[in-house]
Amino acid sequence: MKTPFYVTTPIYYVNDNPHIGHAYTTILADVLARYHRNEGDEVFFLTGLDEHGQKVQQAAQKRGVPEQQHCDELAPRFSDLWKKLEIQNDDFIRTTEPRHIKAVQAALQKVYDAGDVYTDEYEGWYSVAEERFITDTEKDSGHFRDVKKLKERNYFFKMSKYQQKLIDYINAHPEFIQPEHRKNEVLGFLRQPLGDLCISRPKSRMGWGIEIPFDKEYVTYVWFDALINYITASGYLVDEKEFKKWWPASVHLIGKDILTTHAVYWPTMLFSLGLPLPKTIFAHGWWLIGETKMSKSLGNVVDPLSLVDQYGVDPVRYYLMREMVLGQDANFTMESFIKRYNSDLANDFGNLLNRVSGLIGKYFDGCVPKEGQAWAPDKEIRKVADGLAKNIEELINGMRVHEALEQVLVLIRNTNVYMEHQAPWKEAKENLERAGTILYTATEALRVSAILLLPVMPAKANTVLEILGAVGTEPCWGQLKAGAKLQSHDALFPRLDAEGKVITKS
RNA sequence: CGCGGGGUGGAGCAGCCCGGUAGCUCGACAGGCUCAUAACCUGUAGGCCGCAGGUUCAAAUCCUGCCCCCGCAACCA
Repeated sequence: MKTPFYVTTPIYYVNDNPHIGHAYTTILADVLARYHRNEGDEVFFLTGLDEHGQKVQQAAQKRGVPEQQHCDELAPRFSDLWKKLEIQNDDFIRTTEPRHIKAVQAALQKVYDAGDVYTDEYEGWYSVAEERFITDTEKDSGHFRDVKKLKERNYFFKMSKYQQKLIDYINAHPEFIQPEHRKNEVLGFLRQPLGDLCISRPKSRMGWGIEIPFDKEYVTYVWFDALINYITASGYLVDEKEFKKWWPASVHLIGKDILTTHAVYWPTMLFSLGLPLPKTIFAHGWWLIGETKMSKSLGNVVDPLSLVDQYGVDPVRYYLMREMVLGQDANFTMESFIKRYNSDLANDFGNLLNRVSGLIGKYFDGCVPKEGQAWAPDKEIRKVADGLAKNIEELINGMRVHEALEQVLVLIRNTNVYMEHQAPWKEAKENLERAGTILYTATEALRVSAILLLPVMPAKANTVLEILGAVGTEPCWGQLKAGAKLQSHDALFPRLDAEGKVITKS
């Protein structure tokens, strides 16, 4: 059945350097999107950039170029990376686009008309670096540079008005905030009285933003600018039919650091706008680099591009999806990357391909043999392979991507074991038909595995299907055509040595 | 008493919600095979499931207390 599936990543700050964290979230979204497409769902996958704010303004000034030009020049660092990572997003929103500016202004007006906006004068300590007012305790912590006293009139959104409604909603919708411990965290946060949100900045201080429709001396500040992107891109107020189809989003993927903005601010904004809330907000963990946090000051930021350049997209995508237990933090180390690569991809997956294609080449002129009568061990493989797709679907829908991958690997490993036990290379000398059945079974298991790995390793899994002449087949048993000529190929994933260099045959 | 996450064989994790022989991957060791990317297969060793109580016929799993580690300032998924 065709169901619309709308998945989003956060919009990334255009000024940032793309790193492994951005890549992770986006690849995860892409993997979910691809699985759903393969299931026949209609998919809308949105990612994009946040291009307003003081840091952009400052960076542009520093370079002596207009802000928009600055953004235009930086934006490709993200969009190019997505291409390189085989990301198939359906839209790429930039908050400086007219369509977004319109949507934001319309939303602000709506919230204003609903009586949820008021002005107030605020005096307090202001951190220039942080672009926000800080509390006295924060100031005393000494963690903020460029702190000064500032008095300012601003617009506020009555977030507090919706506190109880939000609490009730979260309690009534257990799938709304995931994983569950994040939900508890949010509910804990909501036990304190909620303040109201400051949603404006005077242009005199910060002009690089979207003008507030009811006061042209002000631009809107971050929340109503950034979060609105999720509805802008799905057609809010422009194409009601489209919007109805996609909104509410199926899942907002976020990092755990922006849980509050997505699970508290955003829902109250949507309440005020009279719109339904996204079905799920899923907060994943962080990549730690060798047990410590990734940070620029430590100089341990992992550049996904160089990894991809060295090893190709597919291993990187596979590693990120397999190594992180969704929702928890994970460690990135070259050592574990090389281990995963060698054991899962080279020794298990790639090697199985070599085994079957080598034997079929040797004993069957490179043509897929016929599947004869199935013995018990054959039936065992067949049963697992045939049921795997359903299995994977459930795991993916339950956001258990790493387990889904492990399930496929289990089939691949079992097939290697099966090969060992059935020894088609021996059988070929006595009973060619039996050898054919074994090889058909193993190749068919490989084909099913490759299909189920397509969302994670689009290039390499497709290569396998091309070799088997099975592009476009379904992940159920028996679609491999007997007689099909296998294509010759090189090692799918050449093994790496301890330093991560490709081992070449001498 | 700030909030949250975690503590399971050498490493990384699953299991905990819905109590009932402790499982997976990697690594070590010993064999085997030789179709294959020195890959693959079989077997062995290695754990008082952080500690102490409690509930129970039975607890890694539920309850209570305690200890230890990591986030909660910045860049930032």
